[in-house]
This record gives sequence, structure tokens and C-alpha cells, in this order.
Amino acid sequence: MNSSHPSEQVSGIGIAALERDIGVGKETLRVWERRYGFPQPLRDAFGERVYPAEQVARLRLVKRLMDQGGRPGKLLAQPLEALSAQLGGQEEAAAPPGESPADWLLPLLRQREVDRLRGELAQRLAREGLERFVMETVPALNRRVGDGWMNGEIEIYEEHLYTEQVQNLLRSAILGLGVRDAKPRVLLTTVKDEEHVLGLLLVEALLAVQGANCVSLGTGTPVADIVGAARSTGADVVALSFSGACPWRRARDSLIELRAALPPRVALWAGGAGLTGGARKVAGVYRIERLEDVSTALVEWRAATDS
Amino acid sequence: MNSSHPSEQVSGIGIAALERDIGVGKETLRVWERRYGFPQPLRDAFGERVYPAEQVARLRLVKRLMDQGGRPGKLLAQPLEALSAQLGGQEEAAAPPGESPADWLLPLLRQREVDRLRGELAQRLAREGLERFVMETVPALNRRVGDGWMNGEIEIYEEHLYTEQVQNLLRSAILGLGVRDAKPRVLLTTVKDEEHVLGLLLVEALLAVQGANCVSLGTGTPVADIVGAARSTGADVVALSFSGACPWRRARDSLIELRAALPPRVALWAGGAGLTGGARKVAGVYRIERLEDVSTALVEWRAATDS
DNA sequence: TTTTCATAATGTCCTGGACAAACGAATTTG
DNA sequence: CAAATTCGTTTGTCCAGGACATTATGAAAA
Repeated sequence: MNSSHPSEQVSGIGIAALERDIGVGKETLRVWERRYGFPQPLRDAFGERVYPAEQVARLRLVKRLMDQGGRPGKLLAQPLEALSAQLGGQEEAAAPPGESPADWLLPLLRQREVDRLRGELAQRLAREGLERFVMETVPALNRRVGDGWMNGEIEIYEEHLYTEQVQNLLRSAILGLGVRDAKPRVLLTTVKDEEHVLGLLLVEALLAVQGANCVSLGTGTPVADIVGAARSTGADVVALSFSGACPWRRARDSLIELRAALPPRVALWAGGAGLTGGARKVAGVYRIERLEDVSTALVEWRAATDS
Repeated sequence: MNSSHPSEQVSGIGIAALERDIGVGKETLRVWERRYGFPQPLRDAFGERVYPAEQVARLRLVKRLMDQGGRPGKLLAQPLEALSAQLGGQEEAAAPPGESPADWLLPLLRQREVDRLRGELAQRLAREGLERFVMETVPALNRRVGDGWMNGEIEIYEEHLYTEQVQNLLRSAILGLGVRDAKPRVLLTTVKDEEHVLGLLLVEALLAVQGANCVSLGTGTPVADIVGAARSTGADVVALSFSGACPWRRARDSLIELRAALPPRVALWAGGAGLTGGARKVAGVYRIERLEDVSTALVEWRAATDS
């Protein structure tokens, strides 16, 4: 399982790592293999599945198309090119072929220009102000990095590097806003096995700008602990972020469970790529579709509690 | 699976919900049942496991004691009362009656005083300066939080809360130092499956204070990617942090592999609780025993490269 | 056009076996 | 005597293939 295995002959990742990477459960992966013949991982010396990079890339495309409503039975039968074509076709519709405003980013990541990356990000934050930086620039950069990674333009560590720099800036900016003892008090976190932190920081920044009293638990908090923390910190709102790697089912179950466990007076807000698409809503949960909705949610909450 | 099942007769939660709640995998839960006879869930009309609240509570205690080093074979055999007793009893044994200088921390964590915690930390940082804050205060607080958790004085989410606040402060302080294009260029990270971030930030702060050019990848970088990042960023030094949760074996293997893969001119520094105890050393790796050694390592590196 | 229902698809759960990795104790080595 | 290694035991994860609840698709009826 560990890539540092002594007798390592085959290159690739194990099934647990694959589950983390693309957000499809181990059991599902095995069933796909049994039913559809793909993926067809190699086996290491102990008979355990090893997924080569090529199959991982193809699965990533499959997952992405599934999130847009595609069905496994069709998608898993198609070769990489066909999948790319589908995705490419949709992307052109969404993002015009003209260069993205975030194109300055990738060269800095690739050319060991960490210092200039830092500077450029800081400068943009200063020029645009926190709110615009968070609402426009960072999401654009995130998309660019995500795409770049899918296309093999950048390595994982370059994504780490980017995340780290943005994180530093955002945390620093949020801290600089200071804390007002204002309403509502919002508890921010992600569920267990959900380690993506940027979405959380974006929401925290927006809330802090608008005077909410934010308390973040960081990533990966089990449901039971979220409930305890909400009670203990006296939260008015619990806000959760779900990345695209989080299977919809798990997100939904977590939300249902959380909604049942939290007192009714505590609002539950949820957003992130893991929830987009479809009529994905859960009773008693405020869906945050886009970052703009954060303000709306805040305004509505304040209006509702004023009365 | 869902608690809102139509023909619900038995009360309790399914295995997926249990996994989310207490953080133990489904497969492990089934194996515990098979081997140790506990938990022994009821079955719903479809033969699926349903865990009553009582067993969930007992499992929660088991998990907690396991996190402190207890072993499943022993813990799963004990009734609820015995488990509670252990959790309460350790409190007196571990923490000697003499008060620690960090005793102000726990009440703030326990009494939903997040804002005062923030303020107190910021104030201390301002008063002591970054270097002393990092070398003395934060390690003392870390120990206090670790002990408090072991004793059951604080919950996991309170530890998250603490980590988050310190992280904000440190990142902000490091960013505030600015970047000088000075030697050496140090690449900081932790290995895959090692998510503890505070140790890394402490080292980064110390290095930054003394004018090194730090590049952090954050936590959880696979060995192969560390090598790529070192080459691509032109690092002179790669610094790794291993928390106490990382088994010595894995730490050692990672270091050996890294040392072999990195060019000889790149120094490799390693520290953290995962390496303490014994003369645990690896050829070609500079061991950082205590935080003071960071300065020493830096001075020695500069002396060696001046010649 | 909208609603309802049969049918096919898909994901999760089940059992029981196997084995690598982690742990703790005993042993060797410096 | 202390540190490192070895060895047996414990423990978590993986595997196979079967079962079935749930969700989506498409046709028929309102």
C-alpha cells in the first residue's frame, strides 16, 4: 500500500489513495472493475490493486463528467480522448477560448518563482481589497490551478505551494480585521476526510469582512465534534464546506445527521463544489451556491433574528 | 442506512453514520465485531447493522482511550463504567499537582472564550516577540493542550480551535517578516499522512526570523514530490517535521529514501516528536532535537558554505 | 404536459478469509 | 547499561463475489 514498499516494481497508487484523490469509495471502485471492466488496475506482489497514473487521469475525467450528470455505465466505457472531448466541448461553452485573467499564475508556479508569486498575490490583495480578492481573484486562480493540474501542466507540489501562499495571505488578512463581538457567531469547518481548506478560508474572509464573529475549527472535524463545538462556542450558525472530491452522498448524509443533532435555533449553511449540480438540497440547510450567497445568507439571518 | 428509513423499528444509527461519528472505518468496525464480540449491533429488517446509542457511547470512549495509546483488544472487552473510570483516573496521574505556566489556556478553551483566547495569544506574541513566543510559549501551550486532551480535560474540537488560532498568528507573523532573497533557501514540509502543521510553522518562523528564505509546501507531501519540489525551487535545504503520531519506522524509511533521492548538495534536516527518544539518526540527515537547534543548523550551514 | 409506474442502473452492505503493517517484548550489540 | 534489532502478536486493510436498497430512465396513463 505504501509507495515506499521495498519490492516496489509497479508504479501507481493504492485504492485508499485513489479514494482520497477522486472521491469515489473503495467499494464502488471494485464494483466498477467487476461490472464495467474499468478501471483495470495492476496488482503488486501481494495481489493488491495498483492504479497507474493513466487510469487515475481517466477516472478523474469520469468523475468530473459524472458530477455534471453523466452516468458511470456510459462514461467508464469511453477512452480518455472521448472523455476529454466531452469535457472540452462543455468547457469552451463555459469558458471562452480567450486567455484567462489568471494566466500569469502558472508560469510563476512552474519557474521556481516563489518569491514573485508571493509578491504578486500580496499586491493584488492590496490593490483589490479583501472582498474583491476573495470573490473574484482567488476563485479564478483556483480554477486555473485545478485545470493546470488536470492537464498535467503543474505538479502536485506546485498546487501545495499555491495553496500555502494563498492561505498565508487570507489568514493574515482575516486576523488583521480584528474581532468584533457581533452577531452572528459562525462556526466554520469541514467534515472528516475533507481536507480542502481554501474554500473555508474564503467564506471566513467574507463573513469577517461583514462583521460576523467567525470561529474556525479547520478541516476534518467528525460530525459529533461539530455538534459539541457548536454548543460549546455558542454558535448561531454552523457553516460547512464540501470540496469536489467529497461524494455527494456523504455530504448529504453528514448534513442530514448534523441538522438532526443541532438545536433548531442554530442555522446550518453548506456550500462548495461537492454540492453543486442537481437539485441537491437538504431540508433545514441553507445552500450557498456561490460566494455571493454568503452575504445574502448573512443579511437574511440578521433580518430573521431582528424580529 | 439512513436513519429516516421507512420501516424503522429499531432505534440507532447505521454503520456509515457510525464511521462518520467516531472516525473508525466500516471494515474495522466489522472486524471488531467478528474478533472481540463488541460492538454487537442490532439488525434492521434487511439484515443491516444498527448501532444503539448505548453502544455508540461506549465506542466513543474506546476511541478516545485508543487515541491515547490504548489497545482495542483490551478496551473493547471492558464495560462502559470501566472505560469511564480510566478516562477520569488518568487525569490525576498524568498532570502533577504543580501548576504549569500555561494553565491560563485551558479555561479559555473550555469556556467558549474564543475571542479572549485570540486576544491573549496575540498579546503575548506582541509582548515577547516572535522568537521567544515560538521558542518558549507555543511549545508550553502545545504540551498543555496535549496533556489536557489525554486527560479528557478538553475535547478534540478544542484542540482544533487552539491549533487554528496559533496557526493564524504564526502565518501572519511570518508573512509580516517579508522575504529576503537570502541563503539558504529552505523547503519545509511533512511527509504524506502527516498532517500536524504547528511544528512546521514554528520552524518556519525561526528560520524566517534569521533571514532564511523559506518555502513551505504545507503538510502531507509524498516523498517523490518533495524531491521534485526541491529541484524545482532550487532548495539548499529540505526540512521535515515528524509529529509524535508518526511511527519511527515510517519516519526513518522516508528519510532514507529522501536522502538517496536528493542531490548531495541539498542538506536534509529533520525534527519533531516523532524522532525523539533514542539516538535515532539516519546517515546524511541533520537531526533537530530541540527548537534551539534550528539556529545552530543555520549557522553551521552558512559556515560550511562560506568556505 | 404532467404524473405514475415498471425496469434497469448503480451504490452500499454483507460474510469470511488473508496478510502486511504496527506494536511490544525479548535479545543482541556497542 | 543503553541503543538497536529481531521476533511473535495484535490490528487494520484488502480481497472476492453475492445480495439488495435506492435512484434514474423511459414508457404509459391521466
